Amino acid sequence: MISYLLQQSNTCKNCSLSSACLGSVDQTSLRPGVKSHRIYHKGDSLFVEGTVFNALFILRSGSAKSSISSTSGDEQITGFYHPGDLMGLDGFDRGTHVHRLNFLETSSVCCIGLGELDNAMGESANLRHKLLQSMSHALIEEHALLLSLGKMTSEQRLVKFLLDISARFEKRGLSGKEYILSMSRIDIANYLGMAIETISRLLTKMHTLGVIAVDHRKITLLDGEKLQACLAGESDMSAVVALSSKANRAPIRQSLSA
Amino acid sequence: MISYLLQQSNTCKNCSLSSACLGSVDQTSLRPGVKSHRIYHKGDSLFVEGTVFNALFILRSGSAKSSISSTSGDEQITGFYHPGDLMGLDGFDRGTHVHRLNFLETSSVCCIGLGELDNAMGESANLRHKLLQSMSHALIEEHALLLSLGKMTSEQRLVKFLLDISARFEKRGLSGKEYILSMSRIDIANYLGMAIETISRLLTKMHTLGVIAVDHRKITLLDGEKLQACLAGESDMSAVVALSSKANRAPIRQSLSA
DNA sequence: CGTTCTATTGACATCATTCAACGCCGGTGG
DNA sequence: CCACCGGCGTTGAATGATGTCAATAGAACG
Repeated sequence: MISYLLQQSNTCKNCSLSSACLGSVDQTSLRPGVKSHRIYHKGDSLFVEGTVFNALFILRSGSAKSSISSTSGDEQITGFYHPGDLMGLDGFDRGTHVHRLNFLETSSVCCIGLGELDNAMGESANLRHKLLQSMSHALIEEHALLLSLGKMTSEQRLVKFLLDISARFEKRGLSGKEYILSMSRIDIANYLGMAIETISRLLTKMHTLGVIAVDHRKITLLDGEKLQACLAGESDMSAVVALSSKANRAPIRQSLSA
Repeated sequence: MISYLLQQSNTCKNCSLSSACLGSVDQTSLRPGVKSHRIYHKGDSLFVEGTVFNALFILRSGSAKSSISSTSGDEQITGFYHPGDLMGLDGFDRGTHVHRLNFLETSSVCCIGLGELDNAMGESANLRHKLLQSMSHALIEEHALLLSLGKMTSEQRLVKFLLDISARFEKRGLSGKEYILSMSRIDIANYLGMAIETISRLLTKMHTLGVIAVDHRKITLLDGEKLQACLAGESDMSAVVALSSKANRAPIRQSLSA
């Protein structure tokens, strides 16, 4: 089931055409480096802790998660990947991967050999910039996520998560208002650092309040403004909804809301 | 007070000799690029959100913090910097800095112009690797910190923080067992995402338990093993200490500890 | 069709924040 | 020299959010 090594069966002709691959890295700079793509299935590992780092990967279709195992043995999910995302950047540090990468569903992956990547970087300043940019971007995202874990309530973290997913769907030209989560509640809870019961409670709460609709893994964002308000404001979703309905009445007769 | 622009008064001759600069980046690859260093004082900004990204920086002496301001206006400290650390990597993403960097005390900084860095990268594969490695390392550290924020108790977070600082001091050849914190409790609380009261309480608790000594900003690690045990184990410091004393008595006479 | 994984819901316990008061220290001005 | 003041740090009491334990039900998979 687990495939540590990449098969180099097909040249990746679809890849240089597919818009999915244009996500994080300029494809034209990479074309000589792109050599292979491969299909993985749910639960498969692309690499694990200690796997030799000899290639970068671009996710073409499907979804994946990366995780790191702490000293005490339990795992922490560090990120989710969607088509167009660059995977495997953690390997630059020590030459072996620090993270483990597992697929959440059947997925297709592009492989960029390290040697070719390096050659290309020596020649193309553009590629250098793109790669550094991509890593810098990941770093900033991390910091933002860190901020969210430290300073936000569980509700805000979950809202942020839903909106992040939404933005990533829209970036790919899909609907950001209605989408299917590719990961389980367990994964979400692990990623956000909360109990799955809390996830469940918050989802039903927001569903009840009418700001989102939840049908198993299908999420529908019904009121983007209230979701944003929950992120920006200091109070919780109930307060936002209450405030909003009051604001709707206010323009008619100020004194009523006193 | 605030100095956005770098002064290019002195060539950085000390820098190529100083061991402090050998921290994250191979100095020999950079020597042609290193042009200037400069002194900053407590509270000064090296760059702020939006500052044009035109150089990387290496901290030679002193200390600094980087922070990001959330949409709601309040700030989140994203990292602390010690001599040898590379600063400003966040600028690669958009060409302007996303973070703000402030000094915690009088500090000396090396500046590496972007243009020269790029030229050097085109020539030196070694430099390319070092830079990518440095960023990958930062990314991994972020993920580890993220893990700590999500899954650990406040006590464990604080212990991890103290041990991290300790490790960084030792890496610089200084004592990791006894050091002066360069940041206030307020900054620590902000960084770890907890209330300053909690920081204070936990420090005194651990002081009382005898695993560390706290004298204002001077920290002394008295029992590294217990600190590590607190990180690895699932219980809190009181339990670790209780367990340890029981283990010490046990070999003598089992029945006594009942 | 049953076993297992995933998800929801309730009751309870607990850790951490919040609010509040106070002491310490360094600076500043009378 | 002393009094005042603001920033930092400590400590106590009360509130609240989130995790834990437990029971149940639905979905997925063979």
